[in-house]
Amino acid sequence: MCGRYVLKITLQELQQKYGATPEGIFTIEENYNVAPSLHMPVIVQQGDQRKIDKYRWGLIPFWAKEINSGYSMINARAESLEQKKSYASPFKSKRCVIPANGFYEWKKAGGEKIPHYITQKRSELINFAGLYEEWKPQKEGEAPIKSFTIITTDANKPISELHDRMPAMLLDEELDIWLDPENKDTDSLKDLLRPWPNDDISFYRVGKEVNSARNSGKQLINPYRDLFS
DNA sequence: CCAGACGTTGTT
DNA sequence: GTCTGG
DNA sequence: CCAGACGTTGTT
DNA sequence: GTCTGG
Repeated sequence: MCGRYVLKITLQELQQKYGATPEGIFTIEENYNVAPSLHMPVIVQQGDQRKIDKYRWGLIPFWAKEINSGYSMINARAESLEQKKSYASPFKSKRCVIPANGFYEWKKAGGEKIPHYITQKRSELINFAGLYEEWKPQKEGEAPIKSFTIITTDANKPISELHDRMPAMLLDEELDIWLDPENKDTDSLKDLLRPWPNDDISFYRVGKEVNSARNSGKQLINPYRDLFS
């Protein structure tokens, strides 16, 4: 699954990589411990234009009464997108890509949870497949909130050592197909949400400082060092 | 028909 | 809003 | 995802 | 145990 990730990139680099223009004025700060509820950069397509915007991590269904409705919609299972009421409609027309440099998974060992940092080998920047939604507060005059969720799929071979799920990730050449809001070919869209190739994943253990979302510095991705080795 | 849920993961 | 359960 | 709080009244 | 905050 995917509940924390890393983003260390400038807005300029994002524009260049995705050929996207920012919606409004905002800045991007590098964060080595991105946690749910933060507003993070996403790539969406409007018409034939790619846009960069910041949405909130944790999808809020458009019909929700309250922003904290008790749901935990930070991930969406690829296998059941069309069956789940909260995801069926965004899957049809509100697909997005969440840029990340890597992500964390916790491996259960006995009673312990051991954090690991995972990256792709070939690409410095990962394209998480996601869905977004726009939620309008009931109170008049309050700004709508756009939010997103990261799609998960079966873990590939290396990641299955840590966990049985992993985020769905896209090739650069698949982005046009995924982002096109006019694309209604859900069968081929689902085909994009496969486990990532085994030979393009690497990971290593990191220190427990990442456990607290209050920490966000670059030392969090330093390899774990046993004090007694 | 109306009421109530609408999510994932992990653990039991 | 839309689907499921009663 | 994990960490941390989880409560009220009255007094300083 | 469960919810909120980061």
